[in-house]
Amino acid sequence: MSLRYALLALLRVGPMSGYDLQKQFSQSVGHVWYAPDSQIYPELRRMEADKLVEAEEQPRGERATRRLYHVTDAGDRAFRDWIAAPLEYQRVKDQSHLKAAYLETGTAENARAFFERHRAQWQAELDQWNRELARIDGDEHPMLQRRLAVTAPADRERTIAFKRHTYEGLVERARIEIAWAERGLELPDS
Amino acid sequence: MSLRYALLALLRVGPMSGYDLQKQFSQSVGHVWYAPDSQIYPELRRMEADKLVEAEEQPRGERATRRLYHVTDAGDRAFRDWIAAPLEYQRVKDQSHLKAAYLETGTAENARAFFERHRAQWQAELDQWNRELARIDGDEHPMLQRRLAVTAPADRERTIAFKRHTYEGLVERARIEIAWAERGLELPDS
DNA sequence: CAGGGCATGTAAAGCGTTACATGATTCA
DNA sequence: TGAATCATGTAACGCTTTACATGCCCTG
Repeated sequence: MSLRYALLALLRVGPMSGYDLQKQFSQSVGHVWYAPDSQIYPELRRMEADKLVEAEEQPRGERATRRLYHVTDAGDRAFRDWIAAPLEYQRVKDQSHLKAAYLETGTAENARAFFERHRAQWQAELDQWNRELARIDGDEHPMLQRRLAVTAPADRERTIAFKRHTYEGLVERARIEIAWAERGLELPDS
Repeated sequence: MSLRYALLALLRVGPMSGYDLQKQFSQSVGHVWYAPDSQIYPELRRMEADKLVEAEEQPRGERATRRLYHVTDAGDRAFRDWIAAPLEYQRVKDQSHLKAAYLETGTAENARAFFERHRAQWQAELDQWNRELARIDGDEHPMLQRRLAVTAPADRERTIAFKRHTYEGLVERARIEIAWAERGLELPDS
């Protein structure tokens, strides 16, 4: 159900097509939520049926059309309701920690490979999130700039503060995963 | 697909019924993986069809039966293969960070409630994991004890080390989530 | 006129959650 | 005999992934 709100969050900044939205998922929100195109297009249709968005059909050349989606008032309300609603936490399901708990079943080499991979994986995430933070600080973040443009001046600082805080949290998450992997590599017999 | 391996991990220690397995998910592995009974029973049947486990039917009183599951050689191999296989990491999808990024949409009170809840949630996880760690150290961990009983003496230290390391990672994860929530509460205007 | 990017989807299968449903045994 | 616990499932639904599928437009 979060995909719907991730899409609304993006569309509240300005109208976009399914294709545009999909590309956004490789940047900005894409670092906290992601979906393939095959999920985005049907979800947009469902949101249209639920009157959360409206499509403006634009002809492309002779035959093709492009559907540009706008958030409706109902969509805006739905987003605000989601923001106000308490988040339902579900129990932790963590594949890497599940496997880590049973690593003694395999060889030392196996365990080493596991932790190396874990470190590399989170290092890549860390790099991305740090890059996002640098772009926020350097005023080079395209979606944030568009968002600030439609934000009352008094709220701009607040908007930036929440955005920074989000990425700082992700950066720290990545850091502890890396540290955990490194301690794993130092474990006797791994 | 991880449920299957979580179940195999438990069954490798000794035969259990679906009901027993379900209860284990409120302890031990339950802290890294979880499933409701309605998912466990069908999964056990599928694993039986795939010859990873075998059921021993035990009569209970006059009419009822209890299906006690044993891991087969194929099941043991499947588990070892899973341990040896590199983990497929998927892109981060984090509901709480998704919402956190758009908290400026709501009121300051709303943001405060969000972070309070986040802190409480992770504090509860932290308490559980710390309790698990204490039980490991105090030799009071039932599943671990059963596992050590079927483990070669030379491998026992290693088994404990991986188990401890897993929970230490979870504990640190919880700590940074709490710290992040607390910094969120100190954000201007939240 | 070819290649890269723009643009939109369908289909099938798997995984997971929630709700529903039932009944037996054991102990107080 | 009533409550707690043991014990096992089905059904419906929704979300997500993966694979498949198509075709136009623009630039060099």
